[in-house]
Amino acid sequence: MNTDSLLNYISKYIDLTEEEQAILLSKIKYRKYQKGQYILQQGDVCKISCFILKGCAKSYHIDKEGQEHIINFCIEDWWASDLGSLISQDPSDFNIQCIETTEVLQFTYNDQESLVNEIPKMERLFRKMLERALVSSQKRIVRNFSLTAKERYLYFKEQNPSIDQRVPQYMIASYLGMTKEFLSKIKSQLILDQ
Amino acid sequence: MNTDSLLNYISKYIDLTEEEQAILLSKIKYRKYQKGQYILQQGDVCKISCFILKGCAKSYHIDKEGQEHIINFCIEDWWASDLGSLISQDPSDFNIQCIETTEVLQFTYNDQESLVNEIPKMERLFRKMLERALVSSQKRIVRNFSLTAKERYLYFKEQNPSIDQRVPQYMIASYLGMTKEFLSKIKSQLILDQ
DNA sequence: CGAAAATTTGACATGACTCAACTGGAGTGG
DNA sequence: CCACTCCAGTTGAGTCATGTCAAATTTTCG
Repeated sequence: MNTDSLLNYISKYIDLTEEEQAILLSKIKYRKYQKGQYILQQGDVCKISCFILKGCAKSYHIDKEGQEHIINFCIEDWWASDLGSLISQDPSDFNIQCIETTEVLQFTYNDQESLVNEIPKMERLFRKMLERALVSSQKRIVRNFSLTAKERYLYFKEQNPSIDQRVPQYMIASYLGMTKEFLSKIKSQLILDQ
Repeated sequence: MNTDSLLNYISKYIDLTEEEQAILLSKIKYRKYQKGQYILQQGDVCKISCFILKGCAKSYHIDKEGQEHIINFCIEDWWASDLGSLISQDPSDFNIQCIETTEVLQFTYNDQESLVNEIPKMERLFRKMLERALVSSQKRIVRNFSLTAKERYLYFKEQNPSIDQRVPQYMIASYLGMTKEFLSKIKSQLILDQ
């Protein structure tokens, strides 16, 4: 299994010795999901965190009307997990489904917690990761309130050109909090604007 | 200065020895803000984290139209800070303004970082705090997409009855992403419903 | 008491949604 | 290689939730 991209990712935050790397890798399991498979289903308790080596998944919530709301796209060098369920061990409100064939490295929650005990430095890694995730989540809330649907799409496209290309349009609409029809109208509008 | 509530708050996450508590407290400064004063202003770099002993502040962003968007209300036992600016040391996009006379305990960012070096356990505290904050931020995004304005208000009121009473209605409207006029209409509607 | 701030109310405007029909590819199988 | 289906995307008509603006009312507080 190819662990380089995980080690490389981690090295941006903290330095691990050879032995520490070995401990880390001993707790990790490689897994390949086919397109359409679920990493997590709403109602199940989340037991693992997945580092994406290759592929793409969507994490989303289904509301009482049956409407799907995408929280995040998880691509290479990101983590797929439901943190809420992971830390509380309550049933999850989210699904995580692969929208491409996806290869991941996964830890269980227990292994992750014992990892931070064996290598306290890891605590810092997770703290730094969480800091960034929280900042971007807060900024997204502000954008959702202060921008129109069109502005939100333009911002998304600018920030995530690769995801915009890679993912079906109706999922992007869901991520941005609008209907697929409306996003389609925005796009045809944008073509006229040029 | 009264540090009990901070120590009590921390003890929910980690256990500190007497010496560790002393180190922590040595880095802390008490400060009292009058109603209307700013803890942080948009454009300034955020240098401190404030633990609220007493009072209430709002953190908010002002968009290009001059519209105010409230990210959070910070009350007793919460933290007021702009994490994004704090970790990047870039100018902040947010204001934090006291809406009551507010007493806080504050650390500088440097003291906070040296604290985690002296007391590695503190890393865990911050990790756990961030985990919870991220989970609730993500859930808020989903609610904003899947609930109507009325449902969002009812949820808010149920979860935060004390804030609902304590804070002017137009600020709650801003926090919930609707206009003050519309929230007013929702409330009169709710009275008729009974 | 008086002024400023917050809230309410109503008429009207609009951004975004719903629904339904249509288009156009990408398989799939005969 | 054509016909068929399936899925994503497009388009248009009508509707609805929420916003805008402006005036009236109530509350707060010096």
